[in-house]
Amino acid sequence: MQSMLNKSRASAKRKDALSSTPMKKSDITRQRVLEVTSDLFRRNGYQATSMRDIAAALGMKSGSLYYYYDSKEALLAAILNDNIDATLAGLKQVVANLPADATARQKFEAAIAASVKTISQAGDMAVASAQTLSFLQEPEFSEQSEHRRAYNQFWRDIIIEGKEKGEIRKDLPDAVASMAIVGALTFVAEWYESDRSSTDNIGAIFSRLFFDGMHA
Amino acid sequence: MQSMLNKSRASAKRKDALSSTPMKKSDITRQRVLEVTSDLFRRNGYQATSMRDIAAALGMKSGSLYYYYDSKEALLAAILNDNIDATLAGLKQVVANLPADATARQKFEAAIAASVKTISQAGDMAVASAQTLSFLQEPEFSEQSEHRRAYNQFWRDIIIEGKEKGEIRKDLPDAVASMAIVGALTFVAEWYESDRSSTDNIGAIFSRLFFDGMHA
DNA sequence: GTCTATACTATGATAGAC
DNA sequence: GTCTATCATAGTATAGAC
Repeated sequence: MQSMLNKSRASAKRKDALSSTPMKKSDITRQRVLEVTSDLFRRNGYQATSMRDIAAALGMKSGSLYYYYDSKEALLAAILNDNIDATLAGLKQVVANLPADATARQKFEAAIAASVKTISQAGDMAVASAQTLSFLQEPEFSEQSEHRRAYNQFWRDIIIEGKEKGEIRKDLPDAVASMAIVGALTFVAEWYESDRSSTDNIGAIFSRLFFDGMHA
Repeated sequence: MQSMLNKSRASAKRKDALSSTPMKKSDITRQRVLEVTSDLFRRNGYQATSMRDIAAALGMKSGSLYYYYDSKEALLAAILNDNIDATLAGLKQVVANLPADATARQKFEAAIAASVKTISQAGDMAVASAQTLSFLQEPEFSEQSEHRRAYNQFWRDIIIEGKEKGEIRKDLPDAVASMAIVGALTFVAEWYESDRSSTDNIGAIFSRLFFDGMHA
């Protein structure tokens, strides 16, 4: 479920100056390539999906894919990065739509709820962990790190703001705490089953857990 | 860092009745295969490591590997499962070594500390997320699920015990909370850098975060 | 029971014609 | 932009040596 604000330029053949000419034909196709590939990866897995499979689903030949992306790995990186960016943009919007006098806790709860929903819906790979297995190699690895960093920073900023407002204890290291949150959220994609518990429930449980803790 | 109690039989060619004859030569070699492969995967990544690379590092030919493991994927699954098992065994031991009258919180703290240490040391793939990308296919997928389940259950049991002792709020859904914890722990492998913060620190921060929350 | 030699097939990728 | 070769290499199967 790619967001509508998904620009899909990440990891494209060349990093062009950000959208000077709006939409060439190749950009349209590149977008299609990404959508179809994302769908195949999600359904059949990265490994089980061959470049020929992707090309066939697009009605083209495997060689043509390389006009749009340098490699299969670049294709994966683009999908991952786009998902991160789209998720982050969605979160920012949700928080921005809150009343101006919203507490840090309210922002946190809204962001968690939106995050859980996005990640579980469509099994979004959002901040997916393609790292542990050294799945991505250079240069895709470094590029992905940038996108992750921005995503992590979002959570860190909420914590920092909460500290400033006196809602969050000042001795909590925001760098570590934000990683715990991101980790817990990322992992949702791996265990969530649509029938078990609603995403709203999970979001509420997470919010309460991180804010109030487990203690009785 | 494979634990010493690592049996390394997971995903072997056949599920033999658990260790009737203790150590045949092939078992020794199988163990070596796993260690060398684990090292290569960790250093160069799963994809960048070919079966021929593995065989060469072992001083054998690629075809010979198939005497021990059915596929490259089975090799990965065995490593992943072994790591989960070893991590879990270590955690259980740490908790078992606590005084009999230890509180649930103390158990939790000890387990978190041990977990962070294991996961960060040697970039252990412990409960690694090879799932998001549908990396593992059947039958390895189902097999891995079993090992994960056992690991998750460990955390869930601690929470349940805490509830019974009145240390943890009863309205906390243990299934979801344990997933949050496992997710946060798993994710440590992806951001931990040995120079930044000591594992002890991270463990303490995590324990406090999950028990007391972020609130001021 | 343990390993090698060898070959088969599919894959990711490239170069050049259209 | 897209296709048509074409290539090198990958994972894997197997027959048979020791």
